[in-house]
Amino acid sequence: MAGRRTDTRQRAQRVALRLFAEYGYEGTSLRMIAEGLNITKAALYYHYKSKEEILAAVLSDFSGAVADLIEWGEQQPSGPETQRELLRRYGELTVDGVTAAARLIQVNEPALREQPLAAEVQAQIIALFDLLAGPGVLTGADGPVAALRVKLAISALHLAGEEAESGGRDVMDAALDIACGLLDPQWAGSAP
Amino acid sequence: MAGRRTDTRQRAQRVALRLFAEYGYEGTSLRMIAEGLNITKAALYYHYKSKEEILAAVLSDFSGAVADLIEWGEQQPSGPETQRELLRRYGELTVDGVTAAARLIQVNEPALREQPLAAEVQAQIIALFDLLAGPGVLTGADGPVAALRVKLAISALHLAGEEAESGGRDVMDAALDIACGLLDPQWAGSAP
DNA sequence: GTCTATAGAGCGATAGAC
DNA sequence: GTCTATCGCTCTATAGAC
Repeated sequence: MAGRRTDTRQRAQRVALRLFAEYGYEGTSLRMIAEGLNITKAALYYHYKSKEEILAAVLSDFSGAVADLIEWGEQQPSGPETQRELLRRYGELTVDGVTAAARLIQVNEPALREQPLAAEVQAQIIALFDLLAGPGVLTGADGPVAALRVKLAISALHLAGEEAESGGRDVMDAALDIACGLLDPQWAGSAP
Repeated sequence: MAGRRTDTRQRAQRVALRLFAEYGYEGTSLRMIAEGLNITKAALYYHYKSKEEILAAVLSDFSGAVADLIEWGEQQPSGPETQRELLRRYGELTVDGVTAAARLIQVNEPALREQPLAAEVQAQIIALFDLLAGPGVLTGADGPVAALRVKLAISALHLAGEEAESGGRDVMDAALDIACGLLDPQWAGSAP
């Protein structure tokens, strides 16, 4: 890909991400994506061989970002500080515009069910969960409840990320506190 | 509607709800709904004048259930017990199969953006939020953060509801504890 | 209340010119 | 790298028989 003359692919991914997030995968047509790029939909087929490949490329971007995050996390000593920093960086991701991909995945959007790449992405999410709450959260004895806590922690960052895009960034800080609290084993769920 | 000979409408709503939840509104065709009822899609047009009207009917079911819940809540003394019972009953709703509609709404599914009924449903969700966390949560000074907490509390019940459908009902109890904790002003978000 | 048949539009995708 | 034109398909929705 080095030495390419145009940035159409890159722009297409940005446009597609935004549209997929707003209208869903099935609700987004190639015409809509093409119009956002001021080209025709036929031209899109020079860059991608199918609509599904566009989705795959978008997912791949997200996958890469999370993979980097996990790699960083694995090299840190495990502890509350690393946990918090992992969540903070993940939150930054969602603010930076990867929110949409994250939303696509977290909501378990139907389009992803048949997507080969989805398995890889899901594996990475699980790896992130393991990093956040110890290996085997999703399969352990109190797995369902532990998993619920991690999912909620991630949800907090996603919801705050959407909010933060239209103003107040301090919601993100509050969300980070809530997320850490949800993963804190000392706080069992009921009030002190 | 009293005295109707068949229950096709009722069955159609059940089938549509399940399909909308699994494949999304745009990803669900009338053919799919019709096949689930063992009739042809043309026959659906005897009961509904458009696909959107099917969605409206499904939303209306959900809306009615939440309206009943709110009416009950408003007649109770406000306090932690009522709050908890509100959340518990809402959780029961999502287990009973209204999950899908709830998911549709909470995820802000694109199909709902242009749906007239969506405004009404959204207003009811806001009313529920007010009941849960005091009037004006969504517009107050620390509105964004308070709103985030309520959204997460609801999310906990939705996520647990999906889990509970395939076995372990005690996840629901744990989710209820977490939801109450999230709405507890004493617990500010950070660990003790 | 359900059927067959079909209209009319939009979709994803391809062919081939420039 | 982008275009016009078009194919084949599925979709929502309607008309009219039973």
